[in-house]
Amino acid sequence: MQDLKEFADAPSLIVKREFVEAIDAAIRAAYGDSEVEADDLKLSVSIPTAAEQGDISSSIAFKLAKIKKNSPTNIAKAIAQKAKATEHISRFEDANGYVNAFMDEKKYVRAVLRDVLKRRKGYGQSSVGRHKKAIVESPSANPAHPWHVGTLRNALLGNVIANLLEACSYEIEREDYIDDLGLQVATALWGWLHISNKPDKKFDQWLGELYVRVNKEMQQKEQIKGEVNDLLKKLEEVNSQESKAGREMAEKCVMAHQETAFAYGIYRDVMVWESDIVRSHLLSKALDISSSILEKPSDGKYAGAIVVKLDKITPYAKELEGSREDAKVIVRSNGAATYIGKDFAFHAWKFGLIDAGFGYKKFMDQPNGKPIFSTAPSGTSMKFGNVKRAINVIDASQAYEQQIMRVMFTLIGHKDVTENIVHLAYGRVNLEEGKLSARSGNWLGEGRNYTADDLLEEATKRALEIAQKSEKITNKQNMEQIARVIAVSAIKFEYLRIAPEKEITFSWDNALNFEGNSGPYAMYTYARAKKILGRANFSVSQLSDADAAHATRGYDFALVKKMGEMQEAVEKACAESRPNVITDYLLDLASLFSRFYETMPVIKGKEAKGLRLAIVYSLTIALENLFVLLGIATVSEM
RNA sequence: GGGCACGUGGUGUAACUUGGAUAGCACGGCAGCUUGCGGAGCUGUUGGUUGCGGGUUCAAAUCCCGCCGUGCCCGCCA
Repeated sequence: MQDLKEFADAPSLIVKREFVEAIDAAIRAAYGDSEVEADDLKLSVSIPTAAEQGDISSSIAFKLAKIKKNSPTNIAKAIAQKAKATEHISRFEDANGYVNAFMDEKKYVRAVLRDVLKRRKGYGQSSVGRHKKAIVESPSANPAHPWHVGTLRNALLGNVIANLLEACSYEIEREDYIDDLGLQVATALWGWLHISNKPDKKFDQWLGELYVRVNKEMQQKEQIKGEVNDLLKKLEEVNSQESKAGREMAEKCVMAHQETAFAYGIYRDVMVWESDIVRSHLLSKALDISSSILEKPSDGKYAGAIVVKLDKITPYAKELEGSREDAKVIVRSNGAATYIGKDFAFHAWKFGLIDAGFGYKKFMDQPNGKPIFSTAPSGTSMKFGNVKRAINVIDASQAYEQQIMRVMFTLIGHKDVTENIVHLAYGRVNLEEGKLSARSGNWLGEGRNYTADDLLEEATKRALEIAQKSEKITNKQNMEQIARVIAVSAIKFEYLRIAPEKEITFSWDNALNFEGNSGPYAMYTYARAKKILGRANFSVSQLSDADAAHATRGYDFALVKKMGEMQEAVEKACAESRPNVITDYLLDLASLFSRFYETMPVIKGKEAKGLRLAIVYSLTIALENLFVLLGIATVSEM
């Protein structure tokens, strides 16, 4: 863990502060009093894209124009004239009503490179979440079939969000909710009990095909439908034979899921099983703390059930007004909790409002060296939960339920909990031939290969083809391994570069994209950078602060300037739960390096060689840290 | 009946939360660059009335109102 102070001075933030202070002082010097809000001033700052507009800019003159009854052009001129140079800013100009500042590129380059070299693996990290614990729930796949391309989106988003929170100094729990009591498990279990329990391939794939088969047979035979419904009830009786068989089957499936997760570089800390939630009587504790908002109608359509009236909810969630129903069932008349009921109870546990008394056992080891723990019928007590923030990665169709669940906490006096449950609602992944339907199985078996495993296999095959043509790979034994890493980066980028709320139509052409805005492109720039360092026999001890004197306003400065913005990008991506902020930033960095590479020789850089080596070296550190955030391994040859 | 999300060149998208200068990037098309540190690259070019109509503003892809289109949700399913 890094010390708080080390994060307090990201280079781009220092310059922004200097800039704002200089502008503020200039306004005072020109007009006596500033009369402009500090927030307005901060919001007026932007980073221009055109070189002639400077390195940092403010539009504050437009706001002042009204107050001072003068034109923005005149005001900007006055501010630019009065503004005094700072540590990193050498001069101010005005243009079209904007105040533009130009940095002292030598000083700024030195400041950024120093910062990178000092912080290393910590470069780009932030302290905003320090002393706070957060739990990220993802992907909560049904243990009845393999991950499909939609599950994969969830898992990738959840993984990056957790990494981002960690980079912002949050203490993180990566949690996976396993619904082993649902209709999907009951359906698969029917096949497991009546058709076969002898898998002949990867368990989740095998079970998924069985599940699809049972679903098809159910369409024809009412009898099976009835038996599956009976199984569903038996599952709720958590000590029944059926429940034990279901748990055994589901555990095998979840283990197979983890193989997929590991292949994608995704790890977790804890799994919570729905059957253990039922077993722990978490629900009755949740009902106790929420009794003030619950009702148990003795007649009408909700007779015998425990409900929350929607008119209690709507003052806090206007968008739910005008719904067809007037109440939401929390506990059914048969005593079983609904999805919302269980989720409310579970979140009360997450935030430490009630104690579940869960027992945990080690579920399995992970390639990253850390075990996964799991709730279990008999296990030992551990310290999970009790968090300040919960991020739920769940697709957008569940926004209604998530909203009601969140508002319930406000109604029982825990507004802070409501505000800290974040529903990361992502758009669905469609297939080109239409909707992906878990039930009909239009995505697995019989040549329809849309599982997460299929995707990785296909991408690896493609990467291997390209890698085999590469003359740059010296270690031919590693070919397979390199192809796998490239494939993962390609898939991750393709998913993560799209804003979460957008729907995606899965296409092989996009998923196997190895050029342009892609993971392999980013990795390629990294490999080139590493090769330069190798050829130059680079070592950190060669570097000197004095090298910065050779900085120009070319791509060396542009690249370093972008590098200086990394912490801001990480904080933004984390605060907004938008991994695409990171992929965008990474591509900007990679693209600027490519241009630097084309225009500025490093090894033959003469007197600038030291500086350029320092830039290349710092870039590799920045890229490595970004790859870690995305859960991508690096290769030095490809 | 009510609500949520999305709509940006031929295609995939960024910027929208916090309004600001020529709407950024990639794919595709066209034309180039390698006896120079890696061509999975780079340069140039082509192509956009930001779904439509109003409003607010010095300034709108961005904020507000009304439409249109697409998807999703409002279950004692999960």
